[in-house]
Amino acid sequence: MPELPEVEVVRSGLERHTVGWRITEVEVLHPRPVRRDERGPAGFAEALTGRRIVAARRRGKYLWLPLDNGDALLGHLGMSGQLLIQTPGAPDERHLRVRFALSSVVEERAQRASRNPGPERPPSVVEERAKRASRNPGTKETRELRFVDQRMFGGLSVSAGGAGLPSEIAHIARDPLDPDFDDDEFVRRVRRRTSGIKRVLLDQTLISGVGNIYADEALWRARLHGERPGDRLTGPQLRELLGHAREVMGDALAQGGTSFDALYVNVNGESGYFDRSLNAYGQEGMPCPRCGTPIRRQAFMNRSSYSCPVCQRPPRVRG
DNA sequence: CGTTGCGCCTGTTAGC
DNA sequence: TGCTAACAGGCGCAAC
Repeated sequence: MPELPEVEVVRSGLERHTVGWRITEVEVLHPRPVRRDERGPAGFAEALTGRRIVAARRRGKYLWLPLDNGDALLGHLGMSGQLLIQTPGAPDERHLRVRFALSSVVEERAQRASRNPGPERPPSVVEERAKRASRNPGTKETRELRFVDQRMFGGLSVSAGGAGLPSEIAHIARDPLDPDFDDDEFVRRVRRRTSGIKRVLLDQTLISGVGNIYADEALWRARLHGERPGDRLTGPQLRELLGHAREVMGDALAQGGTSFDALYVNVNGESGYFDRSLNAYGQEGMPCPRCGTPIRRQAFMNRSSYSCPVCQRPPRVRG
């Protein structure tokens, strides 16, 4: 399940492998992933065909690709979504939902590269190929961007005029790793909420990018029970919690951002972080790494919460 | 406006 | 063996 760190890895891969490329064809293989686009599958395809991708941006778990006409291709990976860069002709993935054919003319891309050199790094497979092709001016390269999604909680749509920030996601708050995230504002708003702090952490209008896993991990580190009402927490407690959320997501980002150098950009949510570093999430019955008490699982909004019954004392009922 | 509960999806696994 | 139920959970929305 991709959370913020995984989505950032995908954004970064898209930036590297699709910016500057033109969409020459769009094939919608299943209508559900484009359900948010009012024009339907055909209108979705038409609005994108011929457009050039000019950037790759993210807010919380939403991604968007600004286009050369001011619109944007907006996407969310949901639970199981993947955005893959593929060689044309590669066999269709089992849950392939949308296929974008991309093309790039060699000298156009070389121009861009010289204008914007980017950081030092070893040349990728893609770049090596581009270098070879550049000896034949006018060579057109092709590749595919594929949206693969087993469970189809995710989706894609075209946002009219959404290159800057799509209006569809204007209500999504900044994430805590965003330099413009406003800690004071967050604390003020949380302290007006009577809901449990875990639900507050999952409210994307207050703070984005935090999912069930990182919420449980941040709360464990802060020794707070998820049912503690927001308005019963102090400013310092909330600032500490925010710090833990940053730490836990920053660590995952550092570990997950290993290599998207290959042509095949794949994020399946298993960044490797989960196997090694989880203290609470999914650890039912395992000893709490701090005090040894078995971690317990509780039902929470049709899913699960994991916490230490000793370190994270549940709140008293409001009197 | 804040709060709360739930439906959307499909593949895997546990249990009878 | 074959069936059903539980589970994974981000997000938006309806109802209060």
